[in-house]
Amino acid sequence: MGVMAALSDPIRVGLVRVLADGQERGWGELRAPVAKSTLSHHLKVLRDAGLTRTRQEGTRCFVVLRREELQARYPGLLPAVLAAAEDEDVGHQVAVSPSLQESSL
Amino acid sequence: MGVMAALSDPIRVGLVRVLADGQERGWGELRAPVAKSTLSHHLKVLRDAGLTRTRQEGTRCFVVLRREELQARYPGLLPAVLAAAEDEDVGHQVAVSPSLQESSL
DNA sequence: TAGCTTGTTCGATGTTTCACGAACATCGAA
DNA sequence: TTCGATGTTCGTGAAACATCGAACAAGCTA
Repeated sequence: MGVMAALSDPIRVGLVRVLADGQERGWGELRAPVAKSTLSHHLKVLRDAGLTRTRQEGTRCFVVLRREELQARYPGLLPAVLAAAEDEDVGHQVAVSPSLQESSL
Repeated sequence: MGVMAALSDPIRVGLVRVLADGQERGWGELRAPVAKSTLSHHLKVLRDAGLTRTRQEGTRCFVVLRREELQARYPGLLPAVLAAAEDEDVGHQVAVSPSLQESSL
């Protein structure tokens, strides 16, 4: 699946939106109105499209948006997509909320 | 269908690529490896997504990319999409070739 | 009017994608 | 080693999408 196709799903745009600040996030922080298997699927699509990178640490995973690589390869794409998402009110169903483990680090 | 979804199909990206110079093109100039009903469908999707404008003149139609509106609403999106298309080698199946009527204008 | 051209609409079909729950794999902790 | 937490994979069903050919509508032209 190409970059554009990856960015054409509301949940995935929401994930990108949440990751847009460049902060690494834990799986557990991601709040999306889908089953965990579905979330796993979407994160795999984003990964395969080269939009994110995943780091494993023990049993837990962390995602980060590959901002620099994206800016290098598709200059301006990310801001444009985020602006379009705002404009079309897409992606607001996804949020971050600190998991218990995270907050005690 | 949103802007991103509209841009996630290879044929449609090809059409945008071909229209990218801002030149108005006739239906008949558009060469894509699909049936005319399918081409009509894709052009409708682009139109509905606000990417193109269609003008009718007698029985014939002309399309043009809405470059300024796009730049205003989603700054940088179009160049980024075109760059991504180049990079992923998407959209090259669509071309323009002058129709007989066009060439005699 | 009859016929040709151009593009749209319709109905059917096959593919892809999204979504879920269940089963599985892996790692750390008890 | 047993348990609990965390993601992934699998099987399945539903919805969306791409595609085609045929039928249709509208407008020139003979």
